[in-house]
Amino acid sequence: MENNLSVYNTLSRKKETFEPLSPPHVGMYVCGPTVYGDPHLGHARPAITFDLVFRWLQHLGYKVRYVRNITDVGHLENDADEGEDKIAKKARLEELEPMEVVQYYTNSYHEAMRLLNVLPPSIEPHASGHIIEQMSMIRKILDSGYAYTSGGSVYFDVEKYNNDHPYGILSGRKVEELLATTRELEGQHEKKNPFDFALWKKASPEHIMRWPSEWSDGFPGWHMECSAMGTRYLGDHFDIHGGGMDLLFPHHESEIAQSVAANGQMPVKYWMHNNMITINGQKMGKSLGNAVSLAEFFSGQHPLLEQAYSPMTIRFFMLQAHYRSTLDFSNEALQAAEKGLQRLMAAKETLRQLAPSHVSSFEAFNLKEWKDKCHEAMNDDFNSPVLIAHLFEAVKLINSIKDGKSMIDQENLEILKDAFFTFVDDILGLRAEEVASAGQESLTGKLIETLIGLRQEAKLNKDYAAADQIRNKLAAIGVILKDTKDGTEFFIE
RNA sequence: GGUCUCGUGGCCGAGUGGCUAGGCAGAGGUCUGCAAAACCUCGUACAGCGGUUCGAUUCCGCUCGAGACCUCCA
Repeated sequence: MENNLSVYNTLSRKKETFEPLSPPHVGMYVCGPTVYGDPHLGHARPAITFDLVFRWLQHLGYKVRYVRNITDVGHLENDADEGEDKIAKKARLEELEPMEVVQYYTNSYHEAMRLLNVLPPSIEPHASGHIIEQMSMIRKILDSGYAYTSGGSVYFDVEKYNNDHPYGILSGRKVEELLATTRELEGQHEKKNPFDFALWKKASPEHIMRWPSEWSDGFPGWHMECSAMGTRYLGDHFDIHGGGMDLLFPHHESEIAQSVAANGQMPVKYWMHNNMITINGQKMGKSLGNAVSLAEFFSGQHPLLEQAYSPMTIRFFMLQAHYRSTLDFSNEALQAAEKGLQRLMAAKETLRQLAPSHVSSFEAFNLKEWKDKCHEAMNDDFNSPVLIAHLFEAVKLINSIKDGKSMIDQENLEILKDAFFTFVDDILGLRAEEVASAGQESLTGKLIETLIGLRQEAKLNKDYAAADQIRNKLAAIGVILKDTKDGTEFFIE
């Protein structure tokens, strides 16, 4: 297995050659959604980013165990004493059981992922199902001396940890600076230092989601779940940990501290972070009120949207930018992506039907080199936009062969088909849209075929007025006709 | 305020110390009854000001501008 994969590691701020800890196995953990709201465009970015990573690693022959969690407990509303978690709050508002809320939004997340053609992870653990693992990890941290109890809660002792290990190794922060910049919040009196974070929180009386523990009836702090579940399924030291850049600090920084304190070693070899989606240049976020849900994108029902955008358009739009760049949303950009995707998918269909000639007529375009360039693009820190640029070079070639302006022999056609289908379908995960096609056999299909036949007759009689009338009237009800050299095709908008 | 990132042609978006990214839009052409599609040709972009260099969009400094994190967030 030849391997020239380089991965940008946030820990070193450099691209590094990817060398798994125990090949051919790769362990990858990615922070999943907090299921207390409809999945929005922001959720799609990390899901698609690490789907691409997952697919490429598998393509290279690695046996990947991909763990992506469901956060269904433990995220505090804020870091103060009220300690109300998001799931519980939502449950109270809607008068539902917390787990009913969790199930509802987990389902809608899964449905959105399915539509976006995001492969399911190998394991999708729930935080609420791993309270025991979290408690035992807290116990280990207490035993190692890097945590203290206070008022029924357990806090991580950042200052003490920082004397022995660098706190800030991932995010580049310094404890002294944190001290200067941390805000004075209410209810900090339980902590030794304001930057200490909770490992276990004692639940207030109105708090619904709670578990008994040796410290109090309460719930785990919001960095614990990823540390505990990552360790549980991937071990004390695994290959890749991914997530959004916004999680870099304090979430991932604290995960490192927790793992080092509990297990005595750095938990992760490669930290990968996808960048944010912006909307009008501003970060898209639920709290900013500018988050557009994926369902709204698919239906077009949102004031910011000029039209509906299909799941594959969204996916292609994201893959056209590198995962470490911010990506600015706009109708214009999405419409451009939609058209580009249509051209790519049309070429795929054309390629499927292409017949070989005895010779190839293109010297300048070496298909083996082209295939290698596609491969190199992905090996260069998963550079999907460069891969897509290469694929469009092939689109031109495919179309010119179809038009009879170029010829391709059997051997080259095999190379082209194999590589094009592999990269478009398997790596980028772009598939034909799920459209309710009329089909040749349905009554609708037969009716349209009949009208096409009538129009054909009109054309033969040079009655173009009648021919155009049929085409225009069909277009008015969403049936688009396209004349090709092999006859008339139709598709339904 | 602290830490950090970014500023590329009409829009989106790669990349590089000297050699065409790509997509969308636009202009011209070929093809077609027309339309659509497709193909060909076309834009010499890299915030500003200095510096390093034979040469910088790419390295360094400053200025301006935008954004992220420091607080729940993918």
